[in-house]
Amino acid sequence: MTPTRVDSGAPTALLERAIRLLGCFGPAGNALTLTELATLTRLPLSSCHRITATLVEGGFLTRGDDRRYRVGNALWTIAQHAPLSEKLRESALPALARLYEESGENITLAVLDQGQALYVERLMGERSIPTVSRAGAHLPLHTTGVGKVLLAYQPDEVIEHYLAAPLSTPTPDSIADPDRLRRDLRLVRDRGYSITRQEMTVGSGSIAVPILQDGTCVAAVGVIVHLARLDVNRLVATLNRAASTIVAELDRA
Amino acid sequence: MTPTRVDSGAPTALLERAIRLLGCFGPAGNALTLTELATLTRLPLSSCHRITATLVEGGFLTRGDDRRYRVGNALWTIAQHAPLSEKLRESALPALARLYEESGENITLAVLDQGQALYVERLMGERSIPTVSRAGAHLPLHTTGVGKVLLAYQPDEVIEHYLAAPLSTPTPDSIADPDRLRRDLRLVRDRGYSITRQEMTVGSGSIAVPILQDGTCVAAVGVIVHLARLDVNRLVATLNRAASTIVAELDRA
DNA sequence: TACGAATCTTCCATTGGATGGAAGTGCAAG
DNA sequence: CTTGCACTTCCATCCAATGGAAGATTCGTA
Repeated sequence: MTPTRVDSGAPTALLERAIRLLGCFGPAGNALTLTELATLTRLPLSSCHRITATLVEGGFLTRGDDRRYRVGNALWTIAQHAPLSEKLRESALPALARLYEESGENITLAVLDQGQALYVERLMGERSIPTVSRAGAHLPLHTTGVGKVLLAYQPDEVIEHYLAAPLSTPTPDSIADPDRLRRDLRLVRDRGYSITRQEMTVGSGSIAVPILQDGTCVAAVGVIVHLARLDVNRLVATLNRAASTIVAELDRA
Repeated sequence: MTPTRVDSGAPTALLERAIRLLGCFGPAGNALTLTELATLTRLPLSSCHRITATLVEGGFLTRGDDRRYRVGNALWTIAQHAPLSEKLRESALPALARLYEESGENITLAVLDQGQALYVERLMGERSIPTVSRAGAHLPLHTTGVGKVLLAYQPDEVIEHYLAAPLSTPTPDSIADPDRLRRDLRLVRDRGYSITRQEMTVGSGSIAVPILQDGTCVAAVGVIVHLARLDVNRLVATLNRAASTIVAELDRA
């Protein structure tokens, strides 16, 4: 009757638990006690204890003198070999650094991940303005410069699927209306860059351009500036130059 | 009889296997097939398959169209919250970028990890010379600028323990004699910086200084240059300025 | 296009490792 | 000293992991 296919969905419960546990380490709390972990994961304390012990032994976690668990160096080291680091970040860093030198502004590099903008890198100096983004952070697609680019270059069904869900409004200027957003995204694709004005943070805006590899948008580079300094033409030109450098570097690898 | 203490060394076999499996992803091969993984881990193919399936499901691995496994974004994201990234790298990046701007040379930031120098960051442009280091890479302590600094500021027993093991010699100029190295390390501590001349790579040398937080050396910053350009005084001054900026930033966090 | 080899996926009976409640330990505050 | 909280250890039960083997795919080669 049923087409079966029993396995595949590996019922490796213990591993799933461990992954869930590691997932607790995030922006909100990177140093957790055993009880905190047990609460967050809804695992029995003793099971939690057993799992963390093994993770510590393997270097995936460390435990400080404060008895709190933190992400360990072994995990970090492995992550450095993720395509995200090894290919994208590595290829883009020099160009991003130059971009930062030239503009002195907040530079961000992001990819699409889990229906959000995943910030792969962020360069930010004293001169630039504070932002919410952080390397490793996930932000909405429709309220960030890089996010709008990433979304705009997706196939229509992905865009529609995104628009179908309710859209958050971090600021009064955030675009939450599907129709307005649809128009905005079309504009982004037509012009080849996105503009954001106080849609994520009041007082600041952003420009972003896609990094296109044979037609598909693999990432987006953006710059976040104080609204008053939002010189679109100049920034787009600078960003485009950086983007093409990055593309060249990516192809070389 | 025995003081017991049975538990603690958590016998979570499955997790240990999974950790071992993830550890296969390194400089030598960041895209592995199932059979390769099974061989490397010496695990039965089916067990390997089950584990990878769960890891993929959890986003710790991804599988490309080439059927090769790669480190996934979820793992990478978690790693961004490691103290190594969130505290050290984050605090140091601006200063490192400036250092790179000023010198145009290869800049490295490393910590002590598992008796080796773990490269936390590396900035390298077109102008600078090629090196073996890479973010996430482990290199010997006695053949690298940052390594010698990290080792020099360790307690004597750690140094002696390091010297007790046989020392590798990547180049003819590598210092493998314990006595010579001991003298060199003392010199490093006295002067506050290390010099390396063709001890890791023929033709290039390096200077490194410690990042000291209330007496202990938490990391080291270094610059790698062509031997001919090894202007010690100037580089040491520049590095020290960067180091104090980083310390200030670390204390602020 | 067809074949065989290599690689990958699924299955399932067995069993040993994971499970979690409970008891034990240690520490800090009242 | 007592109480409470956070953590660690223990152990009998049982179910999830195990891995060999068979089936399915993919790939290279003729």
